Amino acid sequence: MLNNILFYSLEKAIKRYRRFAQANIDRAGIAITIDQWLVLHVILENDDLTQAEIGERVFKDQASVARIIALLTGRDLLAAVPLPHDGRRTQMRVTAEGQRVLDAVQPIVLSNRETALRGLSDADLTTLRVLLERIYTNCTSPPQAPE
Amino acid sequence: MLNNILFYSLEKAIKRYRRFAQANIDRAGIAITIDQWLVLHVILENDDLTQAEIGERVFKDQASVARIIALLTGRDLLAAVPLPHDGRRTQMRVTAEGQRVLDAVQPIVLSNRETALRGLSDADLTTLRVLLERIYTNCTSPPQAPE
DNA sequence: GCAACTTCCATGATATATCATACATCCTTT
DNA sequence: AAAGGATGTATGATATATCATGGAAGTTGC
Repeated sequence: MLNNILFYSLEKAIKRYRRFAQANIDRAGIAITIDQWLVLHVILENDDLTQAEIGERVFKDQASVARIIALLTGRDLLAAVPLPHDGRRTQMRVTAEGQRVLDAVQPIVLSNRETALRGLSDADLTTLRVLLERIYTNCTSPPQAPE
Repeated sequence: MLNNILFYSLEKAIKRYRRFAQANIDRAGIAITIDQWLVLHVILENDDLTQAEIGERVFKDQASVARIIALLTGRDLLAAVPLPHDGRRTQMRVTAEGQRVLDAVQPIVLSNRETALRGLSDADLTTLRVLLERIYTNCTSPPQAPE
C-alpha cells in the first residue's frame, strides 16, 4: 500500500508546488510561466545550446522547448541571432526585457522554494534527493530482457 | 544548493516515471493513457462522484476530468447514464470494454511501481511520503497575510 | 561533388493543465 | 412561484507534453 500511495504523494506535491509557485509569480504581476522562466534561465547561463540540450537541462523534449522559445521570442524576452557557421541554428540572446523578468522572478523563486521546503533539514533534502534519483534510475533502463 | 536541485530531482523523477509507465502500457498494446486509466479506475470504485470530486482524487481540475471523461466515453470505455433526480449529472458506468482495459492495465501498473521503487525499503517509502506531504502542506496556505 | 546519413528546428496531432466563463439545473428564501 | 445563489458540466483560450514527421543544413564516405 505504501508503494500504492507514494506516486499519489509525488503527483500531489509536485502539482501543488507548481501551482503555488505560478500563483506567486502571477501575484507579482509578472507575465511568465514557470516553464518559460526555466528555459530563459538556462539560456541566460548558456546561450549556445541546441533546443535538445536545453531540454535535457529542464526535462523537456525538443518540441516543447521549441514552442517555449517561440513564445519567449514573441514576447521579446528572447532574441534569435543567426549563427553564421551553422545555418540550422540561431544563437539565443536574453533581451533587456528578458533580463528584467529574470531579475524580478528570481527572488520569488527563491522564496517559493524556501516556503515549500520549510521544516525540512539538509539531511531530509539529501534523503529526498537520493530516493528520487533512485526512482529515476529505476525507470531508466526498461526491465524487459532483450528479445 | 540542495534546496536548489531538489525540485529538479522531483521533476526528473516524476517525468521519468510517467514516461516509463506509459511506455509499458503502450508496449502491451493497450490504447489508454495513464491519466485516463486513473480516472477510469476512480470511477469504477465509485460511480457517483462529480467531476470535481474525481478531480480531487487524481489531482486534476474539473475541466481536465471533463475532457478525459469525454475521451473515455468516446472510446466506449465509459458510458453515461442520466441521473433521474438531478438533470445536471449523469452516472458514469465502466463498460465491459472498460473493465477489460482496467484488468489488462492493472498488472502493468503494479509492475511499474515495483520496478520504480526497487531498492527502496518501507522505511524509505514512509520517509519519502512524509517529506512529500510536508512540501504539499507547505505550499497549501499561501504565506501572505490576509489583506 | 554527390549520395547517404545525421543534426537541428518547426510543426501537426493528440492529450493534459489551468483559468475563465457560459449554461443548465438545482436549492433556498421569501 | 419567482429571484438569487449554488452546483455540475462543457468549452474556449493558452501553455505544455509527447510522438511523429518534414525540411533544411551540415557531415561523411566514396
